[in-house]
Amino acid sequence: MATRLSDVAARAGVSVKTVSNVINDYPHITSHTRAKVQAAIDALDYKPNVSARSLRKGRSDFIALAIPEMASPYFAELGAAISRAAKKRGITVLIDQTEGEAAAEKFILDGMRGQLIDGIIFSPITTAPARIGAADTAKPLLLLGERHAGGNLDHVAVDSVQASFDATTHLISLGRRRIAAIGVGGGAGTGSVRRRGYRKALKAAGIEHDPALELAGTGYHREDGAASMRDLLALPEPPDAVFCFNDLLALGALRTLADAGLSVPGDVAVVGFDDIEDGRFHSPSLTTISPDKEWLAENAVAVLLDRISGSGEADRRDLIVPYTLKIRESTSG
Amino acid sequence: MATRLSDVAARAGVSVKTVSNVINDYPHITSHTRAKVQAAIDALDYKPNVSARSLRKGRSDFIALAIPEMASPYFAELGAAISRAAKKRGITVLIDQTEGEAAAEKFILDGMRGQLIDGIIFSPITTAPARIGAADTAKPLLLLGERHAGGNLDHVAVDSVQASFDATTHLISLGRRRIAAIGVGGGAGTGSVRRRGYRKALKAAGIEHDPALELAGTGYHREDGAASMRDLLALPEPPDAVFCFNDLLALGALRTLADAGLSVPGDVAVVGFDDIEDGRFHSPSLTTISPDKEWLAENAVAVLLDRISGSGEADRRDLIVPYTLKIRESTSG
DNA sequence: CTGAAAGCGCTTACAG
DNA sequence: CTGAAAGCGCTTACAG
Repeated sequence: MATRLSDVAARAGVSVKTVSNVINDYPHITSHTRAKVQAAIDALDYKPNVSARSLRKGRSDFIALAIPEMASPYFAELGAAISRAAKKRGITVLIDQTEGEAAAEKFILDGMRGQLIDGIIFSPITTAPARIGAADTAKPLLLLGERHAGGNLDHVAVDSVQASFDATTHLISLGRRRIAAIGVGGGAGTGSVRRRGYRKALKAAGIEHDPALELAGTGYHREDGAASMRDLLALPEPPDAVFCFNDLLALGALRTLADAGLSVPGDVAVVGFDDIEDGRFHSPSLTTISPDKEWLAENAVAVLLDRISGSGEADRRDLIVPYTLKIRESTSG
Repeated sequence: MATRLSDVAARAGVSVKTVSNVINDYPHITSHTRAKVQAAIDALDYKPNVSARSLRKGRSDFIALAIPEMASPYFAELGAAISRAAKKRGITVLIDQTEGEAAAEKFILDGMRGQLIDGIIFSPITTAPARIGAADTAKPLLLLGERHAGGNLDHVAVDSVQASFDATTHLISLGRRRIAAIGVGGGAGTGSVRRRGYRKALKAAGIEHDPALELAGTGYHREDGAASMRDLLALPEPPDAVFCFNDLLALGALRTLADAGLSVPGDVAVVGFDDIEDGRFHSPSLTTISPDKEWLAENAVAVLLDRISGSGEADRRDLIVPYTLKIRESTSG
């Protein structure tokens, strides 16, 4: 039998209300009483029952982070940052892997596990934007990733169009003209939004975009990047630069280029997106769009908690994550 | 106001007990009753209150996974596997990052967050083995990583001595004689246990171990491996092979070797430990000890759940994770 | 097979 | 500043 609040009260010789007050740091308690209660808590090694508290208060101080896969470095790094940001505020993060499955994402959108969690930070990949916008969860839901169509949900994301424009423009500034894009088929709008920035940059430079240089691939992993790069090299006129829509794709592309005996950036310059640690240590190190993940984490958590406590603004928040283009060896070897 | 069990009962025209029976799949319910109740659940979009259930049953179907850092690829991959294994059994995993902080690890050992979680899978790194063995948590605790001294806790780990012996022996079989080790100062016994296997292999081959070739470093990340490799190359007589105690160290070492213009494995052969995806795509791809992470995850979850339900054996379980040595380009280019 | 009632351990009006 | 009591939403003996 675990120690209960009433045991502590009995031992300290006060009412349960007083013990509860001490635990929850309510004011107007004499330091003498506080010390007495604290001594009883220590002596009995009392730990509050979270379920009971949560049942009574209707708040658990748990939030969920729903991401496609935690083994993907970008999401792992993001999860670590969000978990840290939440912990600072006394909140525990529960990580849910959707694995991009529609059913798992629907589960999130349906409000997840009943009353246990206070809110959700959700990075969708499969569900159509329209359906996300229509989600009517009992608990606050904050969206990560490309901007969704309509809906009234809080949202935190990089300006992907602008970032992709910058990445492509960097390649153009290097004198490259046959610039490929890998990942145009990416989920949750990522592929199409980043392609928009890519095409915009080409157009601004007076380069016509060549559909043969836009590869969709089947996913956003290293193997997809490697395969797409192989396709590109098989072209009658291969590219002299590649903008990969995430770092994993870029790392896979680099592997294919190494296998083919091509030099980077000499023969082909490569840019990624995400700035995962892997790319910083790779040789050649990877030029990439680096979103400020700490900023993202801090703000996503803050906005969600505002919403949970009801102290947030009534209208939906739309936060743009700052980013920088990190120029490394893969474009300036 | 959320829908309650009693609302469903009222609508279905049955008692709450019956609804509860349906939800919990108890037998002896006519299919007619079941259908009626299910219709009411659907109509009201009822979701059980997890806190209330957990308070009453003393079980939450939540377990915690406490790891040093989720952004580290090995732990990210492990976390993904454990999360999947638990989900199959209807259990949700809550990930806790200790960041190797003693206070955070103490929090785990003290039983964590009261009654909310049913058990803990813990990968310690800072806390001394003796103190871990002495842990007396209210909830079942299963240990990951090097075997701890004494104690009565369930434990799942690779036989690191044997695996390190194999890795080193592989290097010797390649004709290498000046074989360095990076990571001998690793936490939670990892460094010393793997060094034991490394030295054993040298000895078995009649090679005297050279303390100058055993590097401690300050951590197990890429930058530590890169720094250690620089130290090694500065030696009057640099090594012709390196066994790194994890893949991140090896990836860092490869970066330093590339910078130095040395060929791998021509000049220096490199072996890692963990088999993270990064190493498989790196060029050269990384030879490494590959623990079966799926096996580890399945068994860790199964043993912990046995312990939670009390159906496990009384005495402590000590499971050895199968592994293979994956020979890749960094030793056979 | 089903119903009425107690109780899991908290927090919070309501009194004093 | 503190006490006695109700109630959060479930599950589970206990009866029938």
